[in-house]
Amino acid sequence: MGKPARGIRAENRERLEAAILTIARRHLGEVGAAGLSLRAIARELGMASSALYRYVASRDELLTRLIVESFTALGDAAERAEAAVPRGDVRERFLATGRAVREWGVAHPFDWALLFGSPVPGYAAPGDRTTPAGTRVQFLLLRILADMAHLGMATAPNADGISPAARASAAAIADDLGREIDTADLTPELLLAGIDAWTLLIAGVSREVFGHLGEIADAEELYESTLRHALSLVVAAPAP
Amino acid sequence: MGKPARGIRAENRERLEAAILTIARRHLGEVGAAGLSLRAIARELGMASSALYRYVASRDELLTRLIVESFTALGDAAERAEAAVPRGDVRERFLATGRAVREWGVAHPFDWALLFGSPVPGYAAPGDRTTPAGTRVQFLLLRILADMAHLGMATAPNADGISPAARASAAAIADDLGREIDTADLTPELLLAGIDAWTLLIAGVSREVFGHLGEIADAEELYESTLRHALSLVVAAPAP
DNA sequence: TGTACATCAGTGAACGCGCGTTCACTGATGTAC
DNA sequence: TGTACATCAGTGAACGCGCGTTCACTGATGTAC
Repeated sequence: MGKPARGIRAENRERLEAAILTIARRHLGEVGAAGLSLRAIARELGMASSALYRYVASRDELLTRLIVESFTALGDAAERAEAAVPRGDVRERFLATGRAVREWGVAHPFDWALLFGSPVPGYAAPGDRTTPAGTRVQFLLLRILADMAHLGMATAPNADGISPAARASAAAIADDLGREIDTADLTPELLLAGIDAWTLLIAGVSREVFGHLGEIADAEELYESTLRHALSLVVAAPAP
Repeated sequence: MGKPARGIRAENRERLEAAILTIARRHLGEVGAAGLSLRAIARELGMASSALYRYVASRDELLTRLIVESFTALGDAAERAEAAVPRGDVRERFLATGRAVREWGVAHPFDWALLFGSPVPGYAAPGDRTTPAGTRVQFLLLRILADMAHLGMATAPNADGISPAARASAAAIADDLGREIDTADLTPELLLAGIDAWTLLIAGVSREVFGHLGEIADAEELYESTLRHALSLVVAAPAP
């Protein structure tokens, strides 16, 4: 009969670490990030609040873990959806990514608020821990954009009036984001349009998740329209 | 010699009501909406916390007042900027509105978070008090859009693939928002594009105000680019 | 103009609740010989 | 395999702090006659 591969303690620890994150995530949805409380989590686990400090260094560190976990889940979802589309169908790769982002956000509204909502007062996410996971979707979109450019499909609408400062910002962002990507085909104009496409996607989801939409509209269909508008910022309209 | 027109009490009350809102607004910036505390405000005023209840019904009511005041200030700023542009220059009216929105947001980051950030847990804004002030900028943009349409300038990019559900949502929103506006020229396509233009404006400001931008970019120039992208959603590119 | 009464502003104590974090400690699990 | 010691998990009390809201109350301002 198989003995427990690695002790009862290790098993318990794993179970508890997972339970803490699960409960924390639910509390997040009930009281928001600012109200997240270690004591409340301990209470629900039926243990003394001090015991939590065996698993979590502090309240802020727990928040950081939640953020990283959420960014990872979002990145996974987006990449999975995008990977399922044939490489050649670049428009559809963009749309699939956008749909995956919305689906994740709608399914995890409070995690969404944590990632894209107003900042938690008194808490500053440590960039070195959150940035790698936090930029995965942007990278994904950037790769799609590069492919579009390579195929000659991409056309940013307002190539005309781009100021030198905006151009410089685009270059800086490309430099910062694009180390691992072939950015040869990405003009500053296109990159700026890509940034706003991404901004519009995020906002389209936030608008729904944060309840700024009222109950009038069919949120999913509205987002489909938003997706197309975002796409129109970076790509020429397809032949009808 | 003029006697005080209306008693020392009325004067004090006015002063205090204003002071409470001023202090509350500052606290908002230090601890966020979720941390806003009547006791802290009373402490700063040097009075007993119970005394505040002579001026404010409850913490939530104070939040509501802050929201209405902020929406009003934003609406004022946007309308003032737009009114300064010659009626005929419809593009510039749009751009001026967008710039005013950003300027207000950057100058009042925490009020911005209150209006457009993630919702405050446990607090639901009473729509009957916040909606009238909260929709003024949308109305303004809608009037501009109607003028564009009237002049034949407006062209929504993806008239092609609009689903019946999206079309219905657009109609419902037009019905809801557009009672006081001549919506004759506003097609559903155009209205949907207008919604996303507005969404993009808000998000362009939030992106900066919430610090999602890093320190790489020139935020103002980036927003100029965003403004043009938003405009491109509703209007054909101008002749060069 | 002077007085009696009503209104209002502000007090301070209290109720009942919450939080993060530290610390000395017990008792169980794991490990080396 | 058995024992001695080290590690780890969890306890419970404590520190020092916060909050919203209610209530009976004093003393000042305003008003009617």
